[in-house]
Amino acid sequence: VTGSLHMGHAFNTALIDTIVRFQRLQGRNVLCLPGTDHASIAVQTILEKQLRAEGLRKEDLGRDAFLERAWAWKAESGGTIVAQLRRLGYSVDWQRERFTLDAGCSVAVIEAFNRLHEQGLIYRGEYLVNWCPASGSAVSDLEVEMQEVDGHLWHFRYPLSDGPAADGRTHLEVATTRPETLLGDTAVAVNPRDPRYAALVGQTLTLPLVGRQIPIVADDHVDAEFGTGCVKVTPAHDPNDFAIGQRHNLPLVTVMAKDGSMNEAAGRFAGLDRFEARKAVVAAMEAEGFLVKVENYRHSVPFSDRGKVPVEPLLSTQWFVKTEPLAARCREALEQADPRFVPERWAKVYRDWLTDIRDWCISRQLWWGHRIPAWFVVSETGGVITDSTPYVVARDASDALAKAEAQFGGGTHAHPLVLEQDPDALDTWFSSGLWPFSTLGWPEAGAADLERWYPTSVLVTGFDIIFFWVARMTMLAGAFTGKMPFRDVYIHGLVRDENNRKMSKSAGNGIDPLLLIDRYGADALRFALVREVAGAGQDIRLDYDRPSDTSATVEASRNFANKLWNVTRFALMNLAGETPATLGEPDPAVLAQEGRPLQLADRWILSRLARVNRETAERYQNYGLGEAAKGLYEFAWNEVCDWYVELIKRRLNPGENPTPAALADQRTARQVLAKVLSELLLMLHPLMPHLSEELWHGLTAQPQETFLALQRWPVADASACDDALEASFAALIEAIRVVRNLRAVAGLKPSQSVPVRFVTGRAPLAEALAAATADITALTRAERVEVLDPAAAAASPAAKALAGVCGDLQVLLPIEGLVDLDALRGRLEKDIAKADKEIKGLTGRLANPNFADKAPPEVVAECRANLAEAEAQAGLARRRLADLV
RNA sequence: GCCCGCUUAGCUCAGCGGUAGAGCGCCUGCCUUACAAGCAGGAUGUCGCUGGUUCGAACCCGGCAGCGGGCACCA
Repeated sequence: VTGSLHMGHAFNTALIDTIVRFQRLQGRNVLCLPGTDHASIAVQTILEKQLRAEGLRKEDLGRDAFLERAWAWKAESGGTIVAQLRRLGYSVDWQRERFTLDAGCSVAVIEAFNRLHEQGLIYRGEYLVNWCPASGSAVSDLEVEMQEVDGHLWHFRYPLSDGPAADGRTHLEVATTRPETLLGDTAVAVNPRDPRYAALVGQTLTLPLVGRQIPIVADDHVDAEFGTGCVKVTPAHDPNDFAIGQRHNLPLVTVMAKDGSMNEAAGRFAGLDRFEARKAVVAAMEAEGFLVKVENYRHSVPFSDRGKVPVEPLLSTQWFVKTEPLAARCREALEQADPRFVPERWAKVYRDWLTDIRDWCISRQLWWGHRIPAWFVVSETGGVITDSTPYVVARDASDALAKAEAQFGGGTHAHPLVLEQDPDALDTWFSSGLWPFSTLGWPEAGAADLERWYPTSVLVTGFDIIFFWVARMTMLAGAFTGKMPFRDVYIHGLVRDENNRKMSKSAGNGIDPLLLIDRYGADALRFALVREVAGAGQDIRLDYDRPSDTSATVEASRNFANKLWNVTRFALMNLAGETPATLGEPDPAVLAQEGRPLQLADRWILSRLARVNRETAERYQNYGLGEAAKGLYEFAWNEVCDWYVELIKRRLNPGENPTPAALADQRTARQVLAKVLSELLLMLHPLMPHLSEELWHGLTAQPQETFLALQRWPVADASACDDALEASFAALIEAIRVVRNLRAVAGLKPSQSVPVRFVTGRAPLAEALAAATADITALTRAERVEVLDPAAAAASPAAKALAGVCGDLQVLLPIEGLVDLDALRGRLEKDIAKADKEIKGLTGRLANPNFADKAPPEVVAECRANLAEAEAQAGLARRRLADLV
């Protein structure tokens, strides 16, 4: 609930909903449970910013009033997001909408915390954590982002306490990017094998400005090659130094407060902000002669993801989840591909993160979130919470009291037992990590939803969230349910802007999905996003023209939607009020019996339909969503609209006083058209739910309360698939193309009709062409169509004709006088060049003895056939060219 | 430093052993009664470079270069 939906959500939603709708069409009862998380730190940051604008701090309001504001924000922001998801057509069960802070999730969080604590998998302790001074809270390692910054490397002299060494040295030189931490130094470390310092290990230095005596220690962490080989050690302010400190039992001196200012331990620098303190320390060091030099230095600094300020490693008492046992279980499951990652390469990323994983700091010094279910027995420590105040972890306050009484006695009238709940909240991801089962009724034993739906089938999410969410879910699910929470994890990429930059609120380069929905429609946006995703797991770039708020990609999908609208309109105009149901299935046997058999075009489109059906179902099923979208786009536009519809127009309009045979055939065409279109709409439904639903209703005249969304995926008719038929139809299409091309080359007006003559020695092709003369006539504006074999053609030569060649098929347009000879010559020369090039390549291959020996026979045969065809084509074209002169 | 991805037509991207495709853009001609948000026709590529494997490589393997990303991080 951090604001509003962005294009990344739209993308994610489109993918999920496509899968959900497809599975529903498969007849499955699909649960897709919607909801939002409370985004603890992000929301609190937003609210505090609002408060600052009003000149207030959250402490001025108090916890309760602040939380009221937070809930108000949640209502507003959550409402916006839900409204946006609805506009996209997200077909989820809105009655089940959940929120990570709702009652059920809260029960789950408390239970989960208690159980992990009981198992020793949650502990409390003082460690160096990532402290975000901006939000005043600890954050996890994942919420820290390294950024390269231009800084300085300051070289300082630390004098030896006991005067000059044997070799006369009076000091060691150390370098640091953070001079202010010098105040907390408790040692200087050198490499144990560094001969330069071996004699000095164990001796003492006097820390400048502070005067503390600090030892010189030998530690492997130090790289003798880097800098002077001496490292100042500040265990309370640096993770590596902390580790060194542990190894050498060094004291921890914290010199900084939680707000990023220097504390009392910083002496004269106390009260200064950390960045001012840096300057002041440098100035003081210089003034006192300890500064050797300053270098410009580019280095990485940890930044808080949310606060956008450098994170401070600070010693702090926090709650942690011991992750290794949880991660081990996940790694083990992954060996059996549980869960299965799609694409598979993300499994490695997931596994690597789960290997050598560090413990998870789950407490946040925030108000908005699940309050930690731990109660401090403050009566034991004078009424306040200190690091040594004992605590109990419990399900609620009375449970806590009972536990505390058992542990500390009931207290007395004079000294009653007083408990106070930990004021801190949990990391949002702790509750998100329980989502797959907390939303299904866990921890209630035998919860019906949990039994029925858990573990889930698939999680669909972006790769940027594998660690934050996916891994947290699998770790917690493993601990509480003994199962991985989903069978598949379908990982998708990010949506990038027109300049290939990640869209983000802070960069201000987001593209508003609602704007594109307003302009092009929700289905167009969905289709465009899914269609771009063919290379699964890859980022997608949404092309976008910012000045006009237009997107060519989405526009293309809108045009496709429009095409579907128009072809359906065409069908409605031509079905004479009949529907797929009243027309009935076009069964070939029955139709033949009735004397109105399927024609070539019908059999072709039904063959294609069956094939596309199978391909598409397989693609949807295997997360090939982009391929499914592209395949349907091509089938609908290039095959159904461009060819099939054009071919049946005459049959649908047999003219005045049609014969009974023509009327019977009209019905056949109507049956096939109705079937193809209604099934196409069904197959498109997961991608374009609104449009397909509307058009399907128009086409089928189904009542309002019947939904396409709830129909079954059409059964693919395997018997309709016919390779030979598809091949000969392809040849027919090619022949028509050649005629059209010749007409264009000759510059014929569309209204001019001319005779068309095909000459071929291949009987099957001749038959197909002869059977389709009516179609060819219509599609090429032919005056008449003849199909001749070479002998017959020789008997009645058509001199000076427009001629084209396609394989061994000659296409002649005998229209002497109308011909643009130069254009025609060009066309033939082009044909010859193309054929020659092919001949050259194929001849070369066949001439290689190894090819004939080692290549599969069918490949060799195909090669020979292609060569023969190319030679025939070249020969025919040359002859035609010669005829022209 | 470790790991991953990408490099194909002007742009955005498919293809992943049999000799290159789509959408958009571009050129030509069309208001042909579903659709000009359309129809028909057309042009466009040493598939990053370089070795190798193979009868054959955009595709497989090695190296290099460039771009992008993740993880870790040296004071």
